[in-house]
Amino acid sequence: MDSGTTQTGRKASINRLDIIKAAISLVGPQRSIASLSLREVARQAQIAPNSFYRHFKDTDALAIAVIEEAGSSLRAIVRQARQLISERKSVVRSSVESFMNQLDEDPNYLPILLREGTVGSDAFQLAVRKQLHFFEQELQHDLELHNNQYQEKPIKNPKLVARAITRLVFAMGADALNMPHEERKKLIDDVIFMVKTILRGAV
Amino acid sequence: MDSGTTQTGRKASINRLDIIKAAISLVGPQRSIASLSLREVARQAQIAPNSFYRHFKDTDALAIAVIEEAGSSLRAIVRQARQLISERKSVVRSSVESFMNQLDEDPNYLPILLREGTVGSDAFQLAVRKQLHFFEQELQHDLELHNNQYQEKPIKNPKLVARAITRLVFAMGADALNMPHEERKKLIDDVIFMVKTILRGAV
DNA sequence: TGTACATCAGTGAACGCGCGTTCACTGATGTAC
DNA sequence: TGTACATCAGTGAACGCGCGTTCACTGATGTAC
Repeated sequence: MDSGTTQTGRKASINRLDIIKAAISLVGPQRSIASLSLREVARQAQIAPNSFYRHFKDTDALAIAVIEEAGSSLRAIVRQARQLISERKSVVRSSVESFMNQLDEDPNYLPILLREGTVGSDAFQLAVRKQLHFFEQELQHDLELHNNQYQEKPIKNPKLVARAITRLVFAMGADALNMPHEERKKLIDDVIFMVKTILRGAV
Repeated sequence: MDSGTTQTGRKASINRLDIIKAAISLVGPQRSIASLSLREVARQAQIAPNSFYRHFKDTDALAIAVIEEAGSSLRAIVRQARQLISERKSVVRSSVESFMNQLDEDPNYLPILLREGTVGSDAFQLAVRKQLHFFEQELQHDLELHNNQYQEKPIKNPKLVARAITRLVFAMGADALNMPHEERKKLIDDVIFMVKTILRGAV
């Protein structure tokens, strides 16, 4: 737990991150973190159930760690999506397309953030809100950069616009995960239309 | 189950709706339907655990019934919200304000619809999607009526606009449920801004 | 280098608990005559 | 109206199961000398 303490004794054969990864691998479109049992996670991580306590105080502590891992991994995906902006496509299209495609790489992160904010303990929900807030801030920052570059058509209230777009894209993204790929193309177009509509209405 | 069959025997002291209501009363911002146990619902409904089977095939059947009840009740709330449009306020403000206030009357309906679509079985998720679709259709219909009245400024793609607004208002509404009332006023203003931004961008 | 020791990650067995589900039963109600 | 009967909503007891958590233990590793 406390990585600041020096320690001797048997070398750890497994660490916190291994257990977090095991938990994430069990979560899916139909399974929430809250529904995972300690024994189930231990089985997946190939440790005895009671070994869990060597790494986490209780199951809540694991859940919060999972949320934080999902949040930071997903933000890395979004950042990468923004950098893949091609010159032949609009910023919005490039971003939405690569976001949706990257979701498949690890399809459990998004459901975790979307869902766990509405299930589970207060500490839980707080952890999720914190992660969502990071997304909104990063997008807000981008919109403000845009305003500095194109001062003649500034986006009003970039904070709320960032929030609306984040919420909307996430909600639609969760739908995408349950869809066959041919339907998803249509969904991507729909999301692009929605985001552009918001941006158009905000200038 | 099948209300078409004639029946004699002991008069039912409790019916399907009683059990559905008991389940809804147990759900909250932190509890999903999926996490309810049969025994817990039976306790709340004041029946023996095995009496449950007189009314539902299994717990999945109950969950779907709960989703449908939540959906239709919530649509009634939204319809009422639309009719409360005062002449001194905008359509959007009137609708959003009364929607948010009505949520308190039965604060469990919205979390049910928002959450259960991402937890639980396929049949489960299908039931939720069906209910969300009803909302989108009703709003789409309103937008099309608007287009007929103000033909000079029609809303483009009312279907997608309805979907975006529905998703966004629901996501923000879920946040509102966990908030003290003074913060909620601010949130209502935020949602109004978001909806108006979408509408402005869609003409 | 060799030895005794402290540390601590990991474990097997056991606990009590709430769960979903099944069984055979009870008894209130409505019906047939 | 009175009586015998069929129906079926509701029940108490019991089942086997997976759960979270605790306990005393093992043994690999690093440290002191």
